Amino acid sequence: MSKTLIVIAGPTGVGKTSVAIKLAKHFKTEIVSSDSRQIFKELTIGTAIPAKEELEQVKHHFIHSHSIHNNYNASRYENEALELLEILFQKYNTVVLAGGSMLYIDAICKGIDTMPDADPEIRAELKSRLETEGIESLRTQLKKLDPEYYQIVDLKNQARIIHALEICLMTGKTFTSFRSNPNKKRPFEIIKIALNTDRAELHDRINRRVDKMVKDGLEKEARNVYPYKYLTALNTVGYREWFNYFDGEISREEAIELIKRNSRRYARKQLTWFRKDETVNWFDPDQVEEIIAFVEHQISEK
RNA sequence: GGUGCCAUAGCUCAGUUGGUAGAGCAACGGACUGAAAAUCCGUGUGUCCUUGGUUCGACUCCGAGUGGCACCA
Repeated sequence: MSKTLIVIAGPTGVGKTSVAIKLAKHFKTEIVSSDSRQIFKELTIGTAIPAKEELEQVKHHFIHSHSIHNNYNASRYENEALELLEILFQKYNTVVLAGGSMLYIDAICKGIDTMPDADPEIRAELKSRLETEGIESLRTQLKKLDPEYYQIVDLKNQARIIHALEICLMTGKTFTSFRSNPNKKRPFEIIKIALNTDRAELHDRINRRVDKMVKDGLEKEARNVYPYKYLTALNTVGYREWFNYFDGEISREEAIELIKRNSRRYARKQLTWFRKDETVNWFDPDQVEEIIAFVEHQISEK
């Protein structure tokens, strides 16, 4: 019998956790998280990790498994999660992958190219050059080091330019030479489910969830990691707004409003990404029975 | 009950000496392979309250109505 990975994707706050748990219980299996922030043990309230009771019902992986103090990225996740899936599939015919980090889901389902991790020193140097010399200087260097990528890169997107440059500088090769646009074959079938509900309802859920986070002590949680605010892992909705408040730049009320707004925008961005994926099957978060029936039908056809 | 002021985008408000309108915020669409809850790009979405009148033409001027606010009773 072939192995099947059931992916539960969708915008933040739509209700992925609950659906994933019901599916995992139905298929008597475990859940692998594909959430790039729930992975950090220092973050609990602001990342809306599953509740204690939920975690007790079904075994979860990649929740609180890493630290914000160690750099993490989609490639590491690809390697670690695939390794884990290999083990889980020895035990189960289906495994549930649940989470909203678009690139992490793609890393599992399609794979991303192999290239070295960015050297923190080189990145820091490029960033400071961006400050002092401006983006044009970085563009000019990229044009010289990798003219092919220069043609296609978004020249206004500093993150992309910096990343391409750091790979060029570290390896002495072009960034393009690492880009093969892989569609890696996986030793399991993939069924992708994405959850969505009407926009007003989604916004309402997000707003209410943020209010609950604040009530549950999000401010204190943010205060605890405030000393490390420069870490990439903390450049995150629900934390950086508090840091701005702690720095005296905005009021507490503004911080909370901004967390809501930025969460809404993040949800929209996720929807844009998932919409583009033609392999996605859309459901309402209430349609658990339908999802189970759909998945079973898909499995039986394979 | 009387008088005055107001009514324009989802919200707060500009504006048009009469030629069907624009800011901020919110919202919406898109890009994306080691920062991805990141990073970047794009888009006004409108019965200018309703209804008569004047006018070649009314969102703008005039009358009436409706709703809101203020003051006087």
